[in-house]
Amino acid sequence: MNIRHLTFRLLQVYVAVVRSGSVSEAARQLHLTQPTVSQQLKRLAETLGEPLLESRQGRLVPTEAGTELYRASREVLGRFSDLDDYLEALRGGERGRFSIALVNTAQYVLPRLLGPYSCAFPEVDVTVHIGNRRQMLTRFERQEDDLYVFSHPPSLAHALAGRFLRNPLVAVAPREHRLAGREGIVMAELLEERFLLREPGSATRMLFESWLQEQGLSLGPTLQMASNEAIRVGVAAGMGVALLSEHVLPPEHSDLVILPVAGLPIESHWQFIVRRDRRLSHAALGFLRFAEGHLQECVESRFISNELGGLLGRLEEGGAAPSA
Amino acid sequence: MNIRHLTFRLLQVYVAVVRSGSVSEAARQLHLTQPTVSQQLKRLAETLGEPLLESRQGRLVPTEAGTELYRASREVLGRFSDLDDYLEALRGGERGRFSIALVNTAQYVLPRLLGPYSCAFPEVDVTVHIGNRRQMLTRFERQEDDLYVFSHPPSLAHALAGRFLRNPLVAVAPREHRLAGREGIVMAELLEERFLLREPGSATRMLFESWLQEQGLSLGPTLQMASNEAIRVGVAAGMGVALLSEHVLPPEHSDLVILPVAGLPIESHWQFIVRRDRRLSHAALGFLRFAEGHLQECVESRFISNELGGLLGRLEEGGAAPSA
DNA sequence: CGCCGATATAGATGATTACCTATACTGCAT
DNA sequence: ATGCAGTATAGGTAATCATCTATATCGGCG
Repeated sequence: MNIRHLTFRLLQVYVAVVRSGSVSEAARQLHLTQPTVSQQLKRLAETLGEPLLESRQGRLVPTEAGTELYRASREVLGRFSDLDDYLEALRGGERGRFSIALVNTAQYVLPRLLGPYSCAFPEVDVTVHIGNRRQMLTRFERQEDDLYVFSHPPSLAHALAGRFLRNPLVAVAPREHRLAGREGIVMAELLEERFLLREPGSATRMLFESWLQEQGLSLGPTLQMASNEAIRVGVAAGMGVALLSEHVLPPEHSDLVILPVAGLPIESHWQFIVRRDRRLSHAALGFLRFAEGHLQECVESRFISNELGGLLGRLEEGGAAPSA
Repeated sequence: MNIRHLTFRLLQVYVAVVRSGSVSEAARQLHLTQPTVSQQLKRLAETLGEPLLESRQGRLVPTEAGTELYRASREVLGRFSDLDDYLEALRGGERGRFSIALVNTAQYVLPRLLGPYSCAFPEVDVTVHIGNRRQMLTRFERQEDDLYVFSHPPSLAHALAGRFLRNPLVAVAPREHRLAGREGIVMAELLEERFLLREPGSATRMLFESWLQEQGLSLGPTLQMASNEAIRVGVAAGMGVALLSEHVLPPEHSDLVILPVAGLPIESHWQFIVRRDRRLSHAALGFLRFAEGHLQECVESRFISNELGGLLGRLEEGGAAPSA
């Protein structure tokens, strides 16, 4: 049997004939003419090298070989119909996988989106990578993930971006700090304090340092800790003051105060970044759509800055054509 | 996804590419050029409406959709490879089914062939129909079986025949019969006795009657019994005499004697009959081949008259071309 | 016997496939 | 930058497919 020229269509026709026990009837069902079906059957029988049907009291019944072919055909067609369903689900973003890379600070917010999303699309496998800005940039260069969350995007030459959340950096101090409760603080005053800083390579630190440079200011004594949590706890314990994303602070923070320093908060926005040269998985696209639609249910409204519509629009245009 | 133009060949190519992780390598394995394979992949991806492969550090790896297609392809190709094996077995006569119709008398011999055959080909389903000549002729007209065993074939217009066994009809009498031990008996003497006869429609009876007619003889008193066994036992019990196939007599028959009547035994031959208009199943053909080869091991040699070679020869010529 | 429905065969045609050769592109290693 | 191996694209061609219409054949049935 030479399998090469066997088409699924041929099997479909054959199955219809066996089911109806008649060439003419099958032809009607398939919207073909009777000779077409006859000829297909003939070709199929030649391919298999065996007679498939014989006429018994006016009805076509499969031979031994034909019966087995019928079984095989049904299994095979069924298998591909399942595959079709699977692809349909993939395309709809109901199933599949994607990975997303977050800068550290964003891990305080993204679960609010990812949680409801996973409940809505339980068949999608999500992998979340977290690290500081520098680490995430490396992943970005290597095209290791479908989505990235940065507050300042890398070169947009190879990427599209869409803002979705404000990320204000505020000055925090222990509740009993000497400046606590004061109005009109200026940063110069604060710089006399010991600052708890994230490591170089952190986005928070980068933002802070470039802001200071703009203002023509420079840091006094510092202490470096590679985690927002550690810094927050450190500040509460009186180790010093710090600039932190507001998202890092718990809703109730009785042991910390936000100092109203002039020029603060430093405003930045988190954005989803998508590489333009890598095809975006349907699942990731589905997540972006979900994020656009459900942001206000998941995050306090004062942080929201939903510009995902634009990103989605640009993705639909450019990224729809499938290519091997 | 439009399944219509999907060929198994395409899946074979795809599987080879996924396996080797390279278009060029797959092309080499398949004895195709690289562009051919590339183009097939492209077409496959278009058919499925999804990208299937992406290049990861120099190796082509399947996407989500591609992985699922790979699975489906392997299952489907495997299924058809199994089908191929099955057909191969069918063709070789190692598997399948056939039915054979025997005239009553032949049931005393055919199991000697069918038994060893079934042991040699346990995957073949054999159905045996037994009845008198008239009943078997009806089955023959209706083309109900693959093989028939007659001593005198019906019209050979639609059939081929091959003799394989002598079927001598001998006169039997009870051991203490007045003619037992006598030489040179003539049938006229015997006809005075009561004859136990098979029913009209039986081959044995038909043979006997036409023989009598040729000899210009006619029967005296008769008693009719629709079974060879019943007649044999009846004769032994002194109910009369009879003409029976020698095959009906047990190897040791102390209660019966065969009378050496002039002109007896009536010689006839059993033959396998095959309809010419019905395709012979591979299994039935296999059985005929088996019979030809193993006859002498299964039946006492004095009965053998193996002309099956000729029948097989004629079958090979005419019946080899498969047609739907 | 002749008709009827079902099936098979013949012959035609545009679309598609399965390949090829030649060439252009691309990413990585030197 | 330059090659090189791998991949994609372009363009061509013979084979084949899918499908049709028209016609022949067959198997029953009244």
